[in-house]
Amino acid sequence: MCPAKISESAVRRLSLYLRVLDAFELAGKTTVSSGDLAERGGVTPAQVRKDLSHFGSFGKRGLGYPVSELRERVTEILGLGRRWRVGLVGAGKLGAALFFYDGFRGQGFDVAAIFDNDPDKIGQRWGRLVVEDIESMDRVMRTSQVEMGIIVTPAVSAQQVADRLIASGVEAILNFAPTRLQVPPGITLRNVNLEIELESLAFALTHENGA
Amino acid sequence: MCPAKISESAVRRLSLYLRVLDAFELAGKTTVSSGDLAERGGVTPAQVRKDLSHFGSFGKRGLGYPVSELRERVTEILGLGRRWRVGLVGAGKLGAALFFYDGFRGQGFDVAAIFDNDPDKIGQRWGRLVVEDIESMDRVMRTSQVEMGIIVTPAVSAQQVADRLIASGVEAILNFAPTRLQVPPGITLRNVNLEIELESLAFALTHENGA
DNA sequence: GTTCGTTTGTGATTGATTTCACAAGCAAAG
DNA sequence: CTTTGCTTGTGAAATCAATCACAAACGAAC
Ligand SMILES: NC(=O)c1ccc[n+]([C@@H]2O[C@H](COP(=O)([O-])OP(=O)(O)OC[C@H]3O[C@@H](n4cnc5c(N)ncnc54)[C@H](O)[C@@H]3O)[C@@H](O)[C@H]2O)c1
Ligand SMILES: NC(=O)c1ccc[n+]([C@@H]2O[C@H](COP(=O)([O-])OP(=O)(O)OC[C@H]3O[C@@H](n4cnc5c(N)ncnc54)[C@H](O)[C@@H]3O)[C@@H](O)[C@H]2O)c1
Repeated sequence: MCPAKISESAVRRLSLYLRVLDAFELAGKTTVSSGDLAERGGVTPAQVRKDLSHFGSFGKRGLGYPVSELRERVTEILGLGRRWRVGLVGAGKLGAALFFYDGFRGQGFDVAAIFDNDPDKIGQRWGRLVVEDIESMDRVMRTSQVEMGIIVTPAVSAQQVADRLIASGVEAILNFAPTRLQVPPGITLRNVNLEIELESLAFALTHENGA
Repeated sequence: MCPAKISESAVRRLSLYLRVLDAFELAGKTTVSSGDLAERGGVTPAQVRKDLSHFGSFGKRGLGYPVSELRERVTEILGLGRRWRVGLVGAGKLGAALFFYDGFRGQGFDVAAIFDNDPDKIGQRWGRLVVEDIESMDRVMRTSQVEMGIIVTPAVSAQQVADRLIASGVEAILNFAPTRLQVPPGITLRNVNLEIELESLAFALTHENGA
């Protein structure tokens, strides 16, 4: 009923369902079937039902799921019933794009601190924040109660940045540097590697048989 | 021996091995074992051998794989033995970060055109390129022979941008907009959804039992 | 040339995830 | 109150991916 062992891909699908539910709620629908969710989410109805059933029985047979209530439940399941404080390390091009992106705030994620090690960057005012010296991370992290870290430094610095984040109490890291980070057990790490995405497209184009 | 059906995750691991091979070659090693590759890639030796065996026998028993030759072979397999021309749609914050990032060029990907629909953006000079009107995509795409598209427009425009890209002959799309795109069979689509990444971190932090 | 230590390549096995298929449940209509 | 038409929730089955385990192959040593 509750959480035994949920696969990473099942969690990602929940995020997807949440977005579809938002759209349905906005459109004024009060109930959705697993078929509706599946169609808009690009999965099968059975998959939707199985994913949701891991966390409880939210639907009514013959009717479907109540949109508003299911949205609340999935929000809760994903841990989005609160706001999360994020620390951004690397005040470069990608760091700026992420910081000035509004979408995250809407989902409950607030960038609460920015760090860099370049004297030219340190002290710059970014919106309501000031770029901090990475040397003062420990102090800043504790006062701003940051819980997640995003790494957007060059690959060579990424491991030491990760170590610092962990030392400052961060337990979840999103890494954009194209390098494999080593983290102790208990720390959650996700990598976004755009080079791998492009290479996977190159592979697909190279090996397409039909089409 | 050659390609039957390679799983998406196996392809992504090949990209990983390639990076590890680069490092080994730089370090002057001439041969590597599956164990070496596995350690540096964060997978098991058996996985490495299985992944590679889908495409042929590149190693010598008792010895390992010749670094330089394996690197060439994997490069070839991934379709990276040539350069790829990429079209970027959306000259915004993320588009700029991607365009001015050097890493892609090093892997064989060249941004050959940038498009936007904002009159203020159209005509801007970005490096050696000029931001083009999306209305002239068809013409520009053909003259610059673009093969892949990257979508970094707001979500509401993403589907129509995808349709245009496909109409212009693009068969592979990397989409950063947080929306599920519909593409016909034969078109390869990869999504990068940073909100899902953050939400998956939130889920992990919320449901961590031990630690 | 035989032995020895090592490492590949791969069929068999285990494990995880997805799909199937259907009983159980609900609302609405008669 | 019973029938009808849908849709859920979920074990069982099927599919897909990862791991194991070992024979075959190779170089080096002697
Ligand atoms: N820009 C992109 O589109 C893009 C695409 C794919 C991957 N990436 C990866 O994302 C990362 C950042 O890319 P970018 O384009 O923003 O680079 P960038 O050079 O613009 O920014 C990097 C920033 O990190 C800072 N930095 C360096 N070492 C540091 C340290 N030890 N501690 C704190 N800050 C440090 C630098 O001062 C700089 O401000 C890189 O690893 C890159 O490979 C970027
Ligand atoms: N910036 C980020 O860090 C970030 C993070 C996650 C996701 N995203 C997603 O990436 C996309 C781009 O984000 P951004 O921050 O660069 O936004 P942005 O507003 O800075 O840039 C979007 C650009 O797209 C252009 N555009 C709009 N409609 C268009 C159309 N029909 N054809 C061509 N161009 C069009 C706009 O003129 C603008 O220049 C969005 O979908 C966003 O949700 C961005």
